[in-house]
Formats: sequence, C-alpha cells, structure tokens
Amino acid sequence: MKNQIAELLAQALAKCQGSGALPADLSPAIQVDHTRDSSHGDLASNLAMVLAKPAGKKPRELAELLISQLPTSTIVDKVEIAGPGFINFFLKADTQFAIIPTILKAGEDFGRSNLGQGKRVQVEFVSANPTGPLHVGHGRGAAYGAVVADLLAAVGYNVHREYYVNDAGRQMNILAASVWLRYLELCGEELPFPSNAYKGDYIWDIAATLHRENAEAMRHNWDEISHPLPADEPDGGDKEEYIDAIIARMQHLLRDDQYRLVFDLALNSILDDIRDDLAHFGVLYEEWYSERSLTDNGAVMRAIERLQHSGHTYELDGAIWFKSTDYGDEKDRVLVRDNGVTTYFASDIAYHMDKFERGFEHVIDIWGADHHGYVPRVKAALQALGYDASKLDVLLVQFAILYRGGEKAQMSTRSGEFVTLRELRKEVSNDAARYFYVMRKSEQHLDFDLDLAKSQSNDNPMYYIQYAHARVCSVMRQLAEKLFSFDRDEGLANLNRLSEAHESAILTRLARYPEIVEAAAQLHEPHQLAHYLRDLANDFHTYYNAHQFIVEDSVLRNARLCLVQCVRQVTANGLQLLGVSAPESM
RNA sequence: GCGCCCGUAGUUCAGCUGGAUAGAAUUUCGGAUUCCGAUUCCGAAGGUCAGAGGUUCGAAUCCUCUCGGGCGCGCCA
Repeated sequence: MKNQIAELLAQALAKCQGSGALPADLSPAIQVDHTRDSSHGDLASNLAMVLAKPAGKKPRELAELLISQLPTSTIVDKVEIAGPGFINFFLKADTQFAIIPTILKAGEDFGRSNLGQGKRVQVEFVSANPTGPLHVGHGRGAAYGAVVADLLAAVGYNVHREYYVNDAGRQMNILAASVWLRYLELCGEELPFPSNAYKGDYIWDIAATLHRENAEAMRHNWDEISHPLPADEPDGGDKEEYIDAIIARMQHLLRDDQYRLVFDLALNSILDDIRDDLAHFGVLYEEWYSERSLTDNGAVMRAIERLQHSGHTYELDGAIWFKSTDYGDEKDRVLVRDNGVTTYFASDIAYHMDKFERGFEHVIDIWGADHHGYVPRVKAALQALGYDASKLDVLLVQFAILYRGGEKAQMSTRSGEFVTLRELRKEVSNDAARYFYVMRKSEQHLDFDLDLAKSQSNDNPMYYIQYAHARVCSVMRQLAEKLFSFDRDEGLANLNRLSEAHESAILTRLARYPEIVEAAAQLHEPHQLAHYLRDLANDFHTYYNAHQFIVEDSVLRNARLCLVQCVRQVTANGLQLLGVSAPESM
C-alpha cells in the first residue's frame, strides 16, 4: 500500500520535472508513512517539505503542484494538504477490505516474504560455556536469538542457527578437575575442595556417573595429588595457581586417555543438559560448533599466520600481539602467550574467519552486554584478515533482572532462589518466559516480573494475546452450538458490512502485520512484534465487547466472522514467530 | 580515568531510523455494564521527553557538553 502511494508520488514528481515546473536534478527518497491520527488520512508523505528548500518553493505550494499531477488511482479516495505541507492520502473504504481475503488465502504464510532473497545468514547465540546449566541470564539471549533467527527466516533469509561450544581452554580443565575431585570424594578420599573449582550439585551428579562407570579405576590418594601443591586462597595462596596445579597433577596421574574420559564425560553431560533445556524452550540449532575443532584442524594457527602476513602483529615480552589499535581498538591484544599457548581471542578470530570462509553473506553474533568491549577487537581482526567487518553484526543483550513481589529476586547460587533457566521455565511456563524475554528492546535492561508472568489476567500481555486467540476459537465453537455455520464466501462477498469504527481499526491493524514482521526482522527487534500483537489483541477485545458476532443476520455474521478469523490467523502467526503457543481454549 | 548502553506519565514501557496535539498498559478518580466465555467498557487526571547548547522548515529522535544509572577496560574464557 505504501509502495503504491510512493509510486504515485514518484510519477507526479517526474511529470512536474518533465514540464519544467520543478528542477530535474531532484531525486529524493520518497517517504510514505502511516498516519498516527486518522483525521490525517491513512497515509501521508512529507515529500513537499523535503523538496521545499532545494526547489525554492513553499511546501504547501509544492504540495499543491504535486497533487495536481497525481495520476488517478483506484485506491485513493481523496488527497489533502495539511499542517506545514503534508500530503495526506485517504484510501477508499473498499481497499481496506482486501486484506481479509489476502489473510484467509495465505493462512500461516501471511506475513512471510522474500525480502531476504535466500541470502545465507548465520545467527550465533547463547554459546554459554558448557561448565554448568544455563541460568536465567542466558535465557534472554536464547529467546531473543531464536526470535531474531525465526523472523529472518520468515522474511526469506536462509538462516543458520549456531551454538559455539567452548569445549577447549582452562575453564573446561577446571570443570574436569572439579568432577574428578568429587569422584575421589565418592571413592572415600578426604580432600579440601579448591575454592576456584565448580561447586554446583550437577558436579556431584557427573562424578557419580563417573564412579558408576569406572569404579575406582581413577582413584588416587590425596597425598599423591597434593605432594607438591601451592597454597589455596583461604590459606593465603592464589586460587588460580592452586587450581592450575591441581589440573597439572590430574593430567600427570591420569594420563591422556583417562583425563580425556573425565573431560568428555563432563562436557557431554552438561552439553546434553543444555541441549535438552533449549529444546524444551523451543530453541533449536542447525549446528553446534566445537571450539576444539578449530585448534585440531589448524584453523587457529592459520588465522594467526594470516594476521602475521597482513603485517599487523608483533612480538613483545615473548608473546605475539595483534595490533588491533590499527583498527581503532583501545589497546593491542595477545594472540599467543609467552608460554606458547594461544589465547581465547585467537580461537575467536579463527572462528570468525571460519564463519566468513563458510560463505555466509551476513553474520550475527548475539552476546551479553558485558562483552561489549570485545566487539572492536573482533571487527579489527576481520578487517586485518581482509574481510568486510560490516557483514558482522554484534547484537548486545542487556541483563534481565527478576522481580518477585515487587522485590528484586536474588540470583546468587548460594541463596535458595532459582538461578537456572529450567527453573524459570517451570515456574512461569515456556510461553511466558519466551514472551517476557523479548518484549523489551534488547539494549534495554529487562525487569522480568515473575508474578505478572504467572498471572492469568489481562495485566499479563502474553495471557491477553493468547486469550484473544482462544476467544475467536470459542466464538466458532459457540457458533456450532447455536447450529449456525460459517459461510466464508458469503462473508467475503459482503465485507462492506464491516462499517463499524472498531472493525475499521482492526482492518488497519491487520494490514500492517507484514510491515511489522519486516521491520522486526531487519532491525532485529522482536519487541515490535510483541507490542503489535498486544495492540491487535486490544483491538479485538474492545470489538468483542462492543459488538456481537453471532447475529441473526447471516450476511453480517459471516462478514464479521471472516474478520475475526483473520485476527485469529494473524495472532497465531505472530505468536509462532515469538515461540509462544496459540491455545484454542484456556 | 577511558569506552559502550540507558535516562520519556506515580510505575513498567512504546514512539515506525527527523514529522502534525509525545502514545499504551497499570495506578488513581468519575460513570456505565452482568453479556458469544470469566479477567467488561467509556471518560478524566497524570509530561520541563534528565539538564543546557547546537544542526533545520521541524528534534524525544542527530551532534557537543553536564548530571544520574548499568556494564566493560587480563598474556581469563
């Protein structure tokens, strides 16, 4: 609709230029917007105001001129000049009815488009270290990433969802050591648990599995392990040095194969848990990408070598540095430590290099906002490698703060309050969690009201939207009970009976749905869809309370039922994109 | 100290990439209503868009500075 009006204006402009009434060298981007106030018509353009200065004419005069050259159109009822020079378009009443057959025909596909033209986009999200269960902070990234990916898919991108598994590095070694030490305790060893080790209950579970499957095969005396160990933190030592020493002893005593067995058991147990958790949350991936594979297949070394060839590296204090300051980073970064071990950053460069080598036309990373300082160095590395860093979008998600009874809910592991995503899902339902996580802009801190998310009331927007869907379904059931039937064709043939203001408002809202999906997808803003659905539900409930659908007059009844069916369809389509169910009864 | 994000009604938030009188929900107050399915509707009140400059036909939106809040500034991952 917008495009049709823009086209009319373009033709009018061209005519004015052809006749010499306006300079020929003007080629403004023609903007057509929905009006906020219906007294301003349906659509409006600021073209005359934009052109006023370069054309040397007063905006209202210019608007007059453009309107005089406007081609006739079947959809435009009248055109007005208003305010400082807006050109307002009032559409013919019939045109807004056209959305009804469109929606009914397209069904589940209404709102989908081919805007993305099948371009390959990678969306990487969550990617939490597999050192423990997902917590509520990860939940927002999961819900947000899943919806961004689904929105992009809906508008025609070929989306590849990926989870980067940090299955290498020191944190994983600490995890393996934690499991092993708990296993030793299960074997009956008495030992001081390191202050820097993982202490969650899930460690005990994994250790129990280890013990069940291997009996005492990996048992060693604490004396044997502690033989030469530095002091732990409580004893005045350094907890980092201490845990590293434990890991070194473990690797020495268990040898490669046993160490790997513990390591892999821990990794796989936790990864399985994360996979299961996300799957229940409706978050699915095309690929789980292993960090370790990057080291194993030489990608990390290759990335470092390519950076060296690019001339943006140097050696200092025995380490190899990437000169990221050449690309605007605030300081240079180490790639290879003085002990010869590559850094996490080096792996991440290799990973991003790999993303571009795999041929994605666009790459989206979704990170917690606490990683924002990391963005410049990754982009710097991509530029140094010769890639177009603008093809990488890093979307930062701010923290979610849980509220219960108006009070901030504690999120520490120590207190009894829940911390995991699984517990949150259980408490407020998957649907509410998905909706609440995405109902705010990602760069906005999220106040997650647990009581509201659980409440079955209109105050809860998720409930309000679902209820609109269920209510339409209920109307259809009522219809059958009253021995009426829905004659769609009769309704479609008599849409002009939908003359109430409420009906007109709903029609306008419905027609905007495809634009909302496009905007939400392209701007990576799921909250736009969340708000839209709430507004649509509000329109519908208001209509429901003002008018009866199941009336004696079959023509009016069927026309209204067509409209209400459209509300149901669009609500269902939108909820599906948000990963929220659309129940037929509640 | 430097960098990034945020600051809009009592509260929680929108504001369609610069448009017309800044909108919802909720709260408060005043009415109506007992229904296809409850958890209903209508109206009113509520704002120095943190503050000050600037850019222009036009600024909550863009730029600069100040104030306030969050986060980040490892040869950790």
